[in-house]
Amino acid sequence: MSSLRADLRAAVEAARDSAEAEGEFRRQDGAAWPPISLERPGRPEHGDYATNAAMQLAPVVRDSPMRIAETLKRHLGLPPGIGEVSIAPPGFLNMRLDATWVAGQVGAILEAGPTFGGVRADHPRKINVEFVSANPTGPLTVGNARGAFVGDLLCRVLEGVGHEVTREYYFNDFNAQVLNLGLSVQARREGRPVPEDGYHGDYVAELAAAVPDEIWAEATAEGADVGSILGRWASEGVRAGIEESLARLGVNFDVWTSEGSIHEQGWVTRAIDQLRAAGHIYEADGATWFRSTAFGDDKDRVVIRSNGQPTYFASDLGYIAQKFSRGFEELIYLWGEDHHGTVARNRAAAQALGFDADAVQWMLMAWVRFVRNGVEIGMSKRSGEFISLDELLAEIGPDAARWYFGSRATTTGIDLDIELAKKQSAENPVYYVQYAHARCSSILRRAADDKLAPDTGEAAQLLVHPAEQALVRRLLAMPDVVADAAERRETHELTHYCLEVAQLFNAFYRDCRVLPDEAAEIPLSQARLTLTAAARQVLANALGLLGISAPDSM
RNA sequence: GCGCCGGUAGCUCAGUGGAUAGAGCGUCGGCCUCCGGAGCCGAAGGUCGCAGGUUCGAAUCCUGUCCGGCGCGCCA
Repeated sequence: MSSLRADLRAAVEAARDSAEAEGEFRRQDGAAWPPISLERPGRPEHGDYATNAAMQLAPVVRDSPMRIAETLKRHLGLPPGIGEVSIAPPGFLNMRLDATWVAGQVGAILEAGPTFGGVRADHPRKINVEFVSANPTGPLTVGNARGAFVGDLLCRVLEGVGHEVTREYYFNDFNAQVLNLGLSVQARREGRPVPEDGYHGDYVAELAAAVPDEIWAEATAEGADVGSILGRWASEGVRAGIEESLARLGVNFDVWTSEGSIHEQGWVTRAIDQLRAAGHIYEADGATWFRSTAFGDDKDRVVIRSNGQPTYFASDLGYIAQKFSRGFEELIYLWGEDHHGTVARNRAAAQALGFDADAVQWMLMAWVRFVRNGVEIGMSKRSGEFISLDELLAEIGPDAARWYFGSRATTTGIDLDIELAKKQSAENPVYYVQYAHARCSSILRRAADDKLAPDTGEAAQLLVHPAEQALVRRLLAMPDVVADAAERRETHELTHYCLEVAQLFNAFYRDCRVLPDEAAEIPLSQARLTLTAAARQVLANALGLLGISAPDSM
């Protein structure tokens, strides 16, 4: 499926080149052409698409925007679908779709079916997206919810434009936190108070009660490392619980990678050896350092502590190499913004290890502050004071939760009043969109009862009503919305698009009677049924990308 | 102190340097002879934190400043 906007951009570029070839545009020496941008004007009288190319070109060809616009218009070979091009001061080129062409596209949407809205990426890539990656020392909190939803949504959108995506969860299975978890379980089991820096949540008591006899015997044997043994057992149980929670959200990871496995498979030592051979490693103060400042970091980083233990960052080194070895062309890390301080050293590592740093992207998600009745709720697994993801879901449901987190830019901090969220979940716009979808389904059901079916043929030409036209035009924009989301790695525009389509459908429903009152209305009715089916398809596809259900009745 | 991210309607948030700054929720006022009223129509509500600058044009870019979040470990 091609994108109309991409075709228009190409047409404007061609007009520019044609004008230059005929000597009407004379570029300043060595000046590059500015990129052509196409936008959707805010006002209907400005058409369906507009470009500011003439203004952008003005300093390059040294002419007035209005004259440049005239020249561009003269050279413009329009793709099918554009009915009219006009010029507006100070030099906008406004393009309007041809109504007949628009009406005819409804059939094309239906024929594309579930694939409508996807655009084939210019270069499909094998992409690894790592997200959530919360350490398995306690259940997922609502704080982890954003990462889970946003990460999964990003994956769906990348898949939607043809990339091959692997969802990956990275977890820690042998550090001090896991040890503390083990000691906390032990304390609970023995009826002693949990250590000060241990884990105090109720789930620890549940774990303690569930320790199998053979594990307990092994852990408490003479000379055994109680904390490690219990910690490993407990963290695997917690990890499995996390996997179940995520599955309930519809977030399913393809690969679970433990930090321990990266070490066991030798990735860390090999990476450090490679860096040493390249001269990026030195010893100081008894520790082993990576000269990350040579690659733009603000200080060098320890990889092996003076006590011989590798740092967490050492694992990062090995993990990057491990990921690339698996054939990924692009790595995306979706991290909480509290990790932004570690981005520079990781980028340095990727470069120093010989990888294309541009092939690795670190996305930082702003924090979610949780508030109950105006008081902030801490999200500390250690103190046991947190709201679990499962609790949130039980209150507001996965569709509303996905919509809530999916409709915000990742850089925007969110203040979520948990009580307000519960109250407002009933008013969540997601239901408005789902309702529109159900309404489409209902109309199509009734039509089928009357032996009426959509007609993608000539009848579609009857769709000339403003409400019909506005709806089709918006439906046709879905490939552009999806392509933008994939390219910018920001997916929240999808929810706005869903709302717009639902609103336009409701306006169409209000103004245009779909089912016929008498036989003479049947051709128009069939055309409107086709539009209804197309709207339903687009809503289903967009909701599908969001991971939200599209009910036929509610 | 230094760095990163924010500050837009009562609230929660959109807004790739463009044309008269938007949506949802909330508030107020209307609409059920009619395909789903979880709907529709209308209204009120804004010094885009503040001050300079760049530009034909700034919520958007630059500088400064105030406020908030986060980060600056041989923690993860």
